[in-house]
Amino acid sequence: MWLQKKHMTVSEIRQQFFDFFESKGHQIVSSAPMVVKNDPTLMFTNAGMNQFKDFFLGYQTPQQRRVANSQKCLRVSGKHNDLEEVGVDTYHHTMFEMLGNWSFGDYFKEEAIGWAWELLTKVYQIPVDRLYVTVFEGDQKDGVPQDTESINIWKKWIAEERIIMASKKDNFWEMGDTGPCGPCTEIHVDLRSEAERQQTAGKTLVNQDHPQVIEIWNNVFMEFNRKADGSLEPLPAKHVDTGMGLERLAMALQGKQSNYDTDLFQALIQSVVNVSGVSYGQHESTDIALRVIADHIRAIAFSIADGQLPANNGAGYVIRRILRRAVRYGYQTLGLKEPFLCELSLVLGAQMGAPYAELLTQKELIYKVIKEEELSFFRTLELGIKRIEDLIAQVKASGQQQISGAAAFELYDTYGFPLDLTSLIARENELSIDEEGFAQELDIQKERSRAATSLETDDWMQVHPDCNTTFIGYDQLSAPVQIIKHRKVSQKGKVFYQLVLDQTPFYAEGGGQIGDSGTLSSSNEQVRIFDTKKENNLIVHLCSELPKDLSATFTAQVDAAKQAATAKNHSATHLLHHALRSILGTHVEQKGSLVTEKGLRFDFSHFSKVTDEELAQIEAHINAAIQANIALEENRALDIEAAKAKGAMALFGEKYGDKVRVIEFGASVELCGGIHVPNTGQIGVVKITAESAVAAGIRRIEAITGTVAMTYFKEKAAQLEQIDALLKKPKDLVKAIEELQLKNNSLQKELERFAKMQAQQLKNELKAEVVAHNGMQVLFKELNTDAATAKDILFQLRQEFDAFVGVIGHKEADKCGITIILNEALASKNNWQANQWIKEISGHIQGGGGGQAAFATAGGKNAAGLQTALAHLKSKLG
RNA sequence: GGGGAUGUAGCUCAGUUGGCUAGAGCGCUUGACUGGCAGUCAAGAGGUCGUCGGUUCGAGCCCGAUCUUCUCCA
Repeated sequence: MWLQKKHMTVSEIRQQFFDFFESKGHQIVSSAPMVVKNDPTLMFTNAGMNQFKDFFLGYQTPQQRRVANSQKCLRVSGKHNDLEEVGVDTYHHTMFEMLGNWSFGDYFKEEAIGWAWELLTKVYQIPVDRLYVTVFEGDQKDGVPQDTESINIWKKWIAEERIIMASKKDNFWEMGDTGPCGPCTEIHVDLRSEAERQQTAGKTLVNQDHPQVIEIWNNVFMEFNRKADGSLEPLPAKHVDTGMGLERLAMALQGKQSNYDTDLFQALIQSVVNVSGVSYGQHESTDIALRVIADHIRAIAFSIADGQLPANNGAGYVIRRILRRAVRYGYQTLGLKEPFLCELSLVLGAQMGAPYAELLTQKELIYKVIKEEELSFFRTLELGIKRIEDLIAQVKASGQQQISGAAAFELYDTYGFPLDLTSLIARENELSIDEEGFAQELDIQKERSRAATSLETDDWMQVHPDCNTTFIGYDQLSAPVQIIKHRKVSQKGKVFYQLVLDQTPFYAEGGGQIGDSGTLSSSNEQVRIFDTKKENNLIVHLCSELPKDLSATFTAQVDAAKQAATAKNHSATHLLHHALRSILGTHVEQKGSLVTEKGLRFDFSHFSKVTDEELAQIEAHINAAIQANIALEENRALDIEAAKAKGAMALFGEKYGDKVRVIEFGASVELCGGIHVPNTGQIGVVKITAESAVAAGIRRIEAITGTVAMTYFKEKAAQLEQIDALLKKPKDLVKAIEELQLKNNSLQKELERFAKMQAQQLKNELKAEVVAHNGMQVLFKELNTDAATAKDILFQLRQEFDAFVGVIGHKEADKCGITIILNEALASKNNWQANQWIKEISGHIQGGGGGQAAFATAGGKNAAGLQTALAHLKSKLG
């Protein structure tokens, strides 16, 4: 390793990167949230450029043409990064930081390469003889030339033999099947010892997956546009997009062999070492566990900070899986049987809270959510252990040596018990597991899920040339529109169509607010738009039928009543958010929201149940704002910084460079793209209908507004009036009902006593009718009563004799039945089966029956048959 | 979004092929023994068997719908 003049911490390395690019005229922007909203194709930010996609695609123009940042990224799937690999080796991560600098149509190869070189060799002082660069060699089939421009620039900085030609696979970057693309140039560093370097030339190891000859920086030069037919055309504006993994860079600069040996990870590992008493570097297995935990806590804490809580589906499920994997390693390998990740989140906060303030502002939430998840997983494990013990006992009892794949899968699938724990416990009991069978079951389950969610989309059919589509719904509810393109989508056998219009008054689902519905009509036809959604930046209208004439001009008409009701709920949501912060405190932050025409649902961070008094205060606060009839102040294109200065409560998902829309109702200031009422008076009234918990530290409030609330009040009032009338308008309604309940209770008890007495009396009367017969005490009787009473009487009578045979034929309304009882001893002595008897005679009453040897019942419809049935039974006694 | 599991007394759970007056342990109430506590013994209270509907003479159990919680997959 080379000697550094001074040791740099990860924080210092990050800061120097910022300082360097700031000195080159870049604006340092903050990281976009790691959790992606409103993009069905992507759950998490997985590269630095994600938040700038629109600039490259030309959908938006940036304010600043040179920016740099450190982006938090999460990768959990993909062929190079499987969750199960993280921690096993020393260089995979789930969450990582990507340093990057960008030029949006500003500087290009010359500057990008020069600065990259300067930063690495002058600022970070990596010796030149450890660096190699790769350049795109060209591709004949694609008709892309060799990147000679980059080669010539590199020659100014680095010896020619250190420039390596690389193929399309490694050095040509594309955003998708179509769109911006271009060659890239990568910088690789050789971290091997002098001795090893003498033996093998570093050049031969570049791009060969050698753990110590690694790529540290990729510079992409976007200069082409890939068209649908596969051909390339030069872009009008050329861009630079670079990415350098901070963890890997730190490893190189700190002279370590592994990312996990850098100061950032070591602090986390050390903290786990302290609680577990296992030291790092002792055993392979415990080292893996320590790395897994150190890696995963970052992914977990950052996700929660971004508002993505562990859950049982979607992105939340990914987080839960990561968290459970960390707990599992702690539990199984390090013997940690108490929550430990929550404590570790505090260590992480201290480490990374400076550049990522959200870790500190959300500290309490992160801690509580993680702790709750850990506890719940421990419960799952505990239940699973009980199950597996039963299972093992069964397997052993049946003399087998293997737990079937199906059984292991059931434990995993239904009870969430991890396979490796199952096999560990099985091994301790000298059993094996049919892992092949397990894998088969898992495949079946995957296939089922895939089949159920498979969404088939046809290609877009272009009607008019592609152009930007404009949203005009803030001002208009209807407009003349044309269809730009459409496609057919089928899901679970249902077919519908997606339409993109040149301009649209339809609001697409987003920001919690549901999408608009309405109609599209031309002079001779009309189709119904049942929903509007956003796909990346396209507003997509859903309809179940296509219009016949696609090229016509249509009138797009939004369903105004539905939208008006939705707008009331949306504005009320803002007032609710503000009221919550005023009354509960500023720790309240939005964690989720759903706004429909029927009502609103708002999830927010808060650590205890909202009391009834607080709810009343909140409701009053909102209704006061409604009565004050505050006018909407809307600002459609404010810089983010200006919006923050106004005190806007930042929600998740906004990106650097966006002009944001700010919605103000007096003191309530929010970034929001939704539809709102022009003044709060239009909301009418707000009624909170429910308060509940959704997760640790997260509460949910549901409410209704406007006509829905009025209808609710009307119904309640009508009910009250009815009750009032029923009780003959008492002075104090509540007291009257309380008294009624009390009275009812005592009457019921009295009734029970009375019924018991009556049964007792009846029993005593019947006791007199018991006759001796062949040494037994026998009663045959017909009664006008129900089956339950007959049963009750017979059970009581039986207690008083030791060779009792009781038969009651009972009838009531249009039903009748027969109940037989015998003393247990009597039945077994004579081998009598009352249930058999009852079957023989149930035909007489047109019914059926059954029971046990000493007690059986039958029911039927024909009371006239009771006599015959009873006579038949008598004959049984000999 | 799809699959599986789950819901029975305050808590943890039993409840066999539909029929043994819905049970156990812990907890609770009362009483007895003990100087007090702990403890032991006795008696007792507590359940619309998640909800709605169906099949059946009869449903905690079977069928359908729906909700809750857990869990796996996407």
